Amino acid sequence: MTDTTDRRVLRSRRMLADALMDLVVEKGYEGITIQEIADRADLNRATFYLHFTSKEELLLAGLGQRFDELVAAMAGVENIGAPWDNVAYDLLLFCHVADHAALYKALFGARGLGLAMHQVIAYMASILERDIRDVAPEDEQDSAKIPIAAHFFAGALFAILKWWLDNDMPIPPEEMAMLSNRLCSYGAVAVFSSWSQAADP
Amino acid sequence: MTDTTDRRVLRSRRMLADALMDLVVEKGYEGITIQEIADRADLNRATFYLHFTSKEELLLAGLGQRFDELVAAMAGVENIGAPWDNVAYDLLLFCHVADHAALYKALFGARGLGLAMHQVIAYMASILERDIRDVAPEDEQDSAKIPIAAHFFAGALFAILKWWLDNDMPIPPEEMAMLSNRLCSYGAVAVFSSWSQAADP
DNA sequence: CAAAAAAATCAACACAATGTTGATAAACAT
DNA sequence: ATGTTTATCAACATTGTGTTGATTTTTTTG
Repeated sequence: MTDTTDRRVLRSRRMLADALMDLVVEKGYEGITIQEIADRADLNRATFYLHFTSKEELLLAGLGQRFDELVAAMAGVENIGAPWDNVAYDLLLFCHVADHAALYKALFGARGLGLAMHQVIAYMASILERDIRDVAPEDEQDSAKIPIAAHFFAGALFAILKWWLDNDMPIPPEEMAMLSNRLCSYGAVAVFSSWSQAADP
Repeated sequence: MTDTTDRRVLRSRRMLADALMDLVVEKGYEGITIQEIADRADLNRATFYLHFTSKEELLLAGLGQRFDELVAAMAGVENIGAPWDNVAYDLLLFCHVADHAALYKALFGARGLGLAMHQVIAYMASILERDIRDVAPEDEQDSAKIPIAAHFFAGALFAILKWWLDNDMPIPPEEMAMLSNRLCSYGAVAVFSSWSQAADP
């Protein structure tokens, strides 16, 4: 492939990713053509194919960057209590989404991309799964409850994020974080209470 | 539009819907062309455009039928306890998905359609929202907690259904229903316990 | 700095799928 | 039986895709 240290390569990729994000906000994901992306990035269409094989690939690259931002922010928060009972994480999540509201709204919309939804849920689930596993006892490491709970909460969070965006964020992120945390933590306690230091309701 | 009582119309639509469902199971949603649908249905491509404007429209029509089946089955179950605490409903849901495993697996897959995910979550949320509203007191009818919780549980259920399918249903539906019910009901109790006859954990 | 290497450009092409048209044949309702 | 509606068919314009080979520009390297 192309040399990922070459200035031209980095520039082209950055321009293409930025162009796609712009266009997604502007007119939704579906209708965007590769010609449009190239035009917006002031690059030739052939250059796009030099770096990516499809719109999807480019989008996932861009999404990955957003995720990294969020993870970096979360890394700065001290984890008190169980992984499923940390309002600070939820708050960061809602604030992050609010910061990129137009982008996520377009991507999560009815005509948005299934790939994006899948990616977000899978990503959140992988983080949750790791965190839950950390506090699970040795003899429960293979329990299917761990991935199931992780996906349960990831899907739940995704759905209320989507609801929040679809309804133009009528509720402040603090309140959303608190509510989602209650919904999550009590459900988790029901299944995992014996595993950790999580406070019983 | 076309006369929806005409035998030919009904036949064409049924053939097209069946053809699409077949193809989805066979090769996933994305790569299917309208020509293929028409060929499989033994109809002319122009006939497709006489009834539907897009693949999506046809798919949603087909999905709607699946949903109706499930709702019909649920109508036969007596609702004991709070709407979010009825294992019978969860069991019917998991059995329904298992019955159409190949179809849902294809539709919920990473390259499946965002529209399908959106539709499923929205549909489940609307049912949950109505049920929760039924037991909510008068002065809480406008609370945002109702739609939020509904979407929370709908998204959560969707995500574990997807996990279950992606992992080839390694756990019997009875167990999945029980686990998802615990996760849901305890979270709900945390938020709605004062509203209904739901048993406290 | 100059030469070699790599990336971006450009026009052109074949290809596949879309959506529509108008004329004709078939099936339907009464 | 007949008038109406639907399905068929071939054809067409349009749009987006993905690739090609020759050329120019930019970067790296010696």
